[in-house]
Amino acid sequence: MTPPETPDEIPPHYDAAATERTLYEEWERAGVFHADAARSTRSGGDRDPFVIVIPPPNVTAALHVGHGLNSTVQDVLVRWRRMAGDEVLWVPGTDHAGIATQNVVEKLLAAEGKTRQDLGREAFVERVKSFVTETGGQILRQLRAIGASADWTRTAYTLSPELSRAVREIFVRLYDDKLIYRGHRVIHWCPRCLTSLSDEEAEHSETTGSLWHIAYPVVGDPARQIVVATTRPETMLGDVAVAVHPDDDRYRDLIGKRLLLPIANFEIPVIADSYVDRAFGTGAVKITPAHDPNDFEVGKRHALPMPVIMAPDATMADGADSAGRVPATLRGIERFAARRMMVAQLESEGRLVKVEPHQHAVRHCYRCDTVVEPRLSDQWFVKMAPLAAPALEAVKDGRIRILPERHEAVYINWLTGIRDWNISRQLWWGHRIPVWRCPDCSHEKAYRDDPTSCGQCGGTALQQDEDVLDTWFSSWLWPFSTLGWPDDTADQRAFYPTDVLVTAPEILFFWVARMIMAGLYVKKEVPFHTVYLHGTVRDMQHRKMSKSLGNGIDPLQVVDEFGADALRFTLMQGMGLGVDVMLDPADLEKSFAPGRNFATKLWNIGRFLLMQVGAEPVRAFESIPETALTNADRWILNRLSTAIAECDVALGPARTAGPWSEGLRVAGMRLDAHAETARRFVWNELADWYVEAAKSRLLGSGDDREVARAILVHVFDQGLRLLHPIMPFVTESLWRRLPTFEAGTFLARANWPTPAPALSGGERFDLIREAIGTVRQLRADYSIPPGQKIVAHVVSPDATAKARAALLFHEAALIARMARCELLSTPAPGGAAAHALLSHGLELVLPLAGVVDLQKEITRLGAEHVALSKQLDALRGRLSNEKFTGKAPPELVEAERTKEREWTARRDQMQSKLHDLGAA
RNA sequence: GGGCGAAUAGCUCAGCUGGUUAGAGCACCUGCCUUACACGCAGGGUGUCGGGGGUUCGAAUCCCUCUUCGCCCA
Repeated sequence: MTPPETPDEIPPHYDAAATERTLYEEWERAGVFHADAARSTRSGGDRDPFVIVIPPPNVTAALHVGHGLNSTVQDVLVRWRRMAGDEVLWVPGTDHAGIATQNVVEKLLAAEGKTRQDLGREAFVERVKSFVTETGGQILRQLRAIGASADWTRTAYTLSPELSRAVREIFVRLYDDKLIYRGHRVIHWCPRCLTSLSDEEAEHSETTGSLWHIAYPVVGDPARQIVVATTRPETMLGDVAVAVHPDDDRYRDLIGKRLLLPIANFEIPVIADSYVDRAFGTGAVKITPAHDPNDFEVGKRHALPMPVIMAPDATMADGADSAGRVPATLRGIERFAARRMMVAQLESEGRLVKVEPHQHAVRHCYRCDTVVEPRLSDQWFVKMAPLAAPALEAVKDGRIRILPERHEAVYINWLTGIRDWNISRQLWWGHRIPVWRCPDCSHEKAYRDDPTSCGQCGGTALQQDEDVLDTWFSSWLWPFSTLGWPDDTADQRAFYPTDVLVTAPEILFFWVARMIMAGLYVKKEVPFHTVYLHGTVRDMQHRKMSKSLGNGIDPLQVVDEFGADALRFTLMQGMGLGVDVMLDPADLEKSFAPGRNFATKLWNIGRFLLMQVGAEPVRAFESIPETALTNADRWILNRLSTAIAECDVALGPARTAGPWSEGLRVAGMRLDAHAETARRFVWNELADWYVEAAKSRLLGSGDDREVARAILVHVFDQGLRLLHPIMPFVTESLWRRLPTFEAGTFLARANWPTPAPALSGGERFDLIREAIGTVRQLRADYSIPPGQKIVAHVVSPDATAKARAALLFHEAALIARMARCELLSTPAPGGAAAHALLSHGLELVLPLAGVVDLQKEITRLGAEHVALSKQLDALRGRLSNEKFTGKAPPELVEAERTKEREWTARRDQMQSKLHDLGAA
């Protein structure tokens, strides 16, 4: 699709909407994002593989700006490596998200007045499936809108048949290795979702509650009682003891005595256990083994009964081992209502000693925010210690680095104290636990394929476990299950291990750490060498963006209004390593102006180029002899090389051979630095200086015009390449309009630039820039109207200065245009004039009769003189200090000496100037 | 309660292993429709680098301490 428009028909503002969709479709059609396993060096190919697996969003999710940030980071890396010549694979996909998705569908059912139980398990699962098929995966389509260059032919889903097989395979392996077991213990239970949760899924939040002090009378000694302090009085019906510290003198004589549990009127013993914190509350703790994990441990140590006193929905009810504990008046009452009733009863019975406000952390369900109820039950667990040890080692020895570095400490801390992982969920949506039990012989076993008869007794009445697996039990296989594991596939050989894992720090434990464990357990190799944890998008009050707060930003709306490139550039520019990105949801215009403005600027540079350079062929950059290059050419080419080198440092290295060395461990991944460097080059160097300098050359003819055209195209082309990973659409659409464009090629597949050796002479253009800047400043200082032409007399006090002055006259036309100032070699006439010193002793004198008055000029120069003198004095002080010259590195001292010479000459010059003007 | 981090311009942040006259974007002020661009151009820094102490020839940078925020874990 060569542009039919002529340059002056290109609109002055980049129209993102008109460009992006068709461009994306073209990329996809041409297979630009497709990875070829055979080309990976691991498969005998000629390209290093570079692989990222997407953190799979929930299948029901809609794109929010957090996904936008996360995906843009990945896309920048992936596009960069693709241009750098790697065989790049970005694996996209979604997560079935057990609890979350089941909740969504249950809500839909509720609107129809139904529950999942009404439908029954099979029908419910079918219902979820069809819901997911119809509405699911929209987020993957939305990712295309922001330019994500994933290989869609490899789209994965955690509940697909292929990935389900991977889940089953690892379950069986772990089961057979005795790393999965069934445990009877207190777990976190969500009474709304009606399922157990892992430790990580039960989130803490600080709450101000109450600490109730309740008196338990001593049986047979009406004068005595023990006061216990509790934050959860409703659980007292499940109390089986009161524990005190064995060395606590207050209670020592009561150990072994019995107490009367109020309300329930049960007798319970006083026991001694050093777990009790004497300083907390009254130093006496009620022990409720079935409803508190610590009490459960105490109960086990003392062989106490463990009565459950709540139904799964957290209404009060007799449960296991609790016959008769819950009075009829409380049965069926919700736990917090029951709490109020019980507190009232205790008060009326005189058992409530006091109530004090109490700050403590209450755990909530990470999916529905319901207060979690600790509950004794049978669950499946993964034994973590054997899996954690190698995962810990991998980070410690540098095979994996975590950025920002400080998160490594968090990771190590967590893995060091890791607890077993509860993987069973009492849900219907998910991978069903592949364990069957034979009712005839009680044989229990995990099967890779559904069994028809018991392997031990041949019975055929096998029953499968009712529970499903934690969603994260499928996610932790993601880096290799998406590549075909457990089969030995070409993809797996070509693309495992992957390279960088990009995600938010919140799921370091949920997901990242477990992937490392699974990768090492199954593949004996780390799943990636770099974990990049990015910040969170927040609003102007630094609040996380969320649906409930209504402070979210819809990335698709941003794409509509400003373009995907504007969204991406703005996000990347604000992406300091691990730093949160602040955006104002109330003012999208302001938030995304930087990206939008820059996209337009780029567009206009392109527009200018196309107008001036035209469509006629340009010389190949390589064919231009160095002698044909002007100072400006040399300068911009050097700036380009610097920019390329800086971008490379900002992004890379992409990988290392072996573990990360100390020096490289924190290197690269500075996406904000990459964005800023590329922006600075294109805008502040190319557009502000080189394009301006090239204008007059383009108006001319002959060889120099051709050189200018070629350099302009080359340099802009290179700039587009540097920016393409961040702003793929506008850069691609400009790139294909360049006269050097070859049909059928894509910027997305063009070579990443490499820096060239510095050309001599580039610094001569700096003198031109200095002269222009100086005149502009004088014009502003003296408020010379822009329309008014002025002249400057160039004064060269010595031979060096004369040589430099020649340079200025050589570029006199450029200076005249950019500074609106004509250069003259004649001595300045007498009278009021503005004076400026340039480097190398050069001097400009601007006779401005009627504008400059002598006194003002003296004041201005005087102020400059004072400032310079001050700095020079400090510098001289340093240089005359023997401690400095003796201890500081010699090259620094030498540099300071050079500076001293320059400053001294400058000050002397300024002084004589002031003297000439008649200053005291 | 334990651990980690941050504090630099009005706002959001760079400033790596100590050595430029402390920077960028946005905002702001002044002047400009200079034939690519007003989503732009030119000029302007508006700062006790959170407070105090220390190490050093030299501290925004290293150490101690205090204050204020934030995050993770129990």
